[in-house]
Amino acid sequence: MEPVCGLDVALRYIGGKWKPVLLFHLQFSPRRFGELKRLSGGISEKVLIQQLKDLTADGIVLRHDYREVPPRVEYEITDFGRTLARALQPLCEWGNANREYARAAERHDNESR
Amino acid sequence: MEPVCGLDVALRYIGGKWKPVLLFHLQFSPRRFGELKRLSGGISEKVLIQQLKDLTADGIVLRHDYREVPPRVEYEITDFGRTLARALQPLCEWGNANREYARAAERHDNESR
DNA sequence: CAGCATCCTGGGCGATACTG
DNA sequence: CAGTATCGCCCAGGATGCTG
Repeated sequence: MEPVCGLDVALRYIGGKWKPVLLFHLQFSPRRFGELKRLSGGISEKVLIQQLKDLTADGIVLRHDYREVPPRVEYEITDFGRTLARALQPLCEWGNANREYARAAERHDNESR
Repeated sequence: MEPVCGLDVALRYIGGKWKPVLLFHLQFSPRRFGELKRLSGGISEKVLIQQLKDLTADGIVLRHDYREVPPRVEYEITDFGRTLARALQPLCEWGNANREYARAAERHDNESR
């Protein structure tokens, strides 16, 4: 089962449900744990830490533990991660351009049930 | 929980495990059912037809049934679908550019277990 | 060849409670 | 605040067999 296009590779990195969104938020500035939780809207702590670990292990983000009390940890995108975030950009724009269209389709879908 | 970036919208369309890859193949020419199955490498028929239905319902692809016997059905990308495929392009290229890197990381990962 | 009907399983995801 | 520890659901995805 040899690869077809680069998508299979990319999907290994951003496969998780929240990873693309996390990456999006991280590309602007480093974020703290709670900040990411708030920004992502609805992610559980367990899943958040899980996905952040994946991203860290994959060299997409860096974890900075300031060893303070109360705890303060920041997650920062790496240069490598930034290239991935850039590749995600068009998809993000596509979504924005089609947000209303998607809503309309959903409404139509609901009506036809 | 209002939307953050366009990614959430895009993910509703290409959320399925195989959809990005299917879209990739369809962007070049219409494909028959069996052809897609072969090209995608490893997808089951049930899942394939399922994802194709999703894509059809979302206006991403068109289904042409030639009503022949033996059956002949072709799936063709729509103009709308093409815009999505284009938005996927950079991600695809990113994957190609990082294929070897990903392999190396995987090897290193295996060694360290 | 294209596709439906079934049954089944894993693990991704979520909710909650607790700790340093 | 930033996690860890459990528990459990649920369904996307897979395997197999059958039909027009």
